[in-house]
Amino acid sequence: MGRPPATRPTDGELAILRVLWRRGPSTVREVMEDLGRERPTAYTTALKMLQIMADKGLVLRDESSRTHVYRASRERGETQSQLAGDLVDRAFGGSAADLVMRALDARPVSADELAEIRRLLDELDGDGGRRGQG
Amino acid sequence: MGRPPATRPTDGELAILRVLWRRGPSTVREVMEDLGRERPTAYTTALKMLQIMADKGLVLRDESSRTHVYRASRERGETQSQLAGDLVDRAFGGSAADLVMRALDARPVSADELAEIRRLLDELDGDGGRRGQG
DNA sequence: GTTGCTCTACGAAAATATTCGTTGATTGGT
DNA sequence: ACCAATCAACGAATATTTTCGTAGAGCAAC
Repeated sequence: MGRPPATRPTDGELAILRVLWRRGPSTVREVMEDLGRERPTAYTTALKMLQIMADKGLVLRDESSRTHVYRASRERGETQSQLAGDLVDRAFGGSAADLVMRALDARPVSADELAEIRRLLDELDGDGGRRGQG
Repeated sequence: MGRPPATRPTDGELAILRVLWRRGPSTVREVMEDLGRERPTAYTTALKMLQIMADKGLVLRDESSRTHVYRASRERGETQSQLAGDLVDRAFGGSAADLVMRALDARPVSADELAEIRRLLDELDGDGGRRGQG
């Protein structure tokens, strides 16, 4: 089955989600080979993790052919928002602005990206704080 | 002793760091009572975690009086930057800008905070991407 | 149909994180 | 001196996450 994913993905699960986000729907072997670039991983390790993730509802499994095909159950952006919000709560006292500023501080951001962030800030201003596709 | 903290704090460790960040240097009992607001915690649980954290170098221990006093070994902002950068790597393909935009999307940000973020963006622009207190 | 390859399922070992009971030392009150 | 309260240390139980070996089914080539 697949409950709604209540908890945040573990490190290992996130590593697999990264692969699925990059590759799209993939077989166990494909995931395993991709993971192997970072850290050699046994086939059954990748399989087991994908099975667990399917149980948790993090991925969906297409069993229509003998070789099953897995894909992330939620949009990348949705999971990213969850992780960002979660970190805001756990490490930034609930202040998203503090996380934003630390992130800008921690990693280089190109001029183009800065401009894109400004556009988003403008939207949020005009919104008066509303969010979504309004 | 205390090695340089190579790994990111676990959830439990982060919960304790939150307490130390809020309270400043604290005894085991103080930490335990504060943790208890979220989840009842045995005294020895808090003690053990603080001992482990001291071994890892996440906290420093003042043993000058019988009742030891613990404090975070790194500035809050330093740990926050580490966590933000780490999440950028693990979930945002290295793009800090993507994390920023997801964070803004995930949690409400006041107009004052938006203004503050703009000021930081301006600094980064003028900098041509440099960071630090230059 | 037999061989060899690939696949899923399953169980369990290994690694890591969390929890707490027990012990013995120290201290303050009487 | 004695008692009760408090403390750090330690070891171990539990829980969680990660890893992989083994077994048996499906399938293609011969």
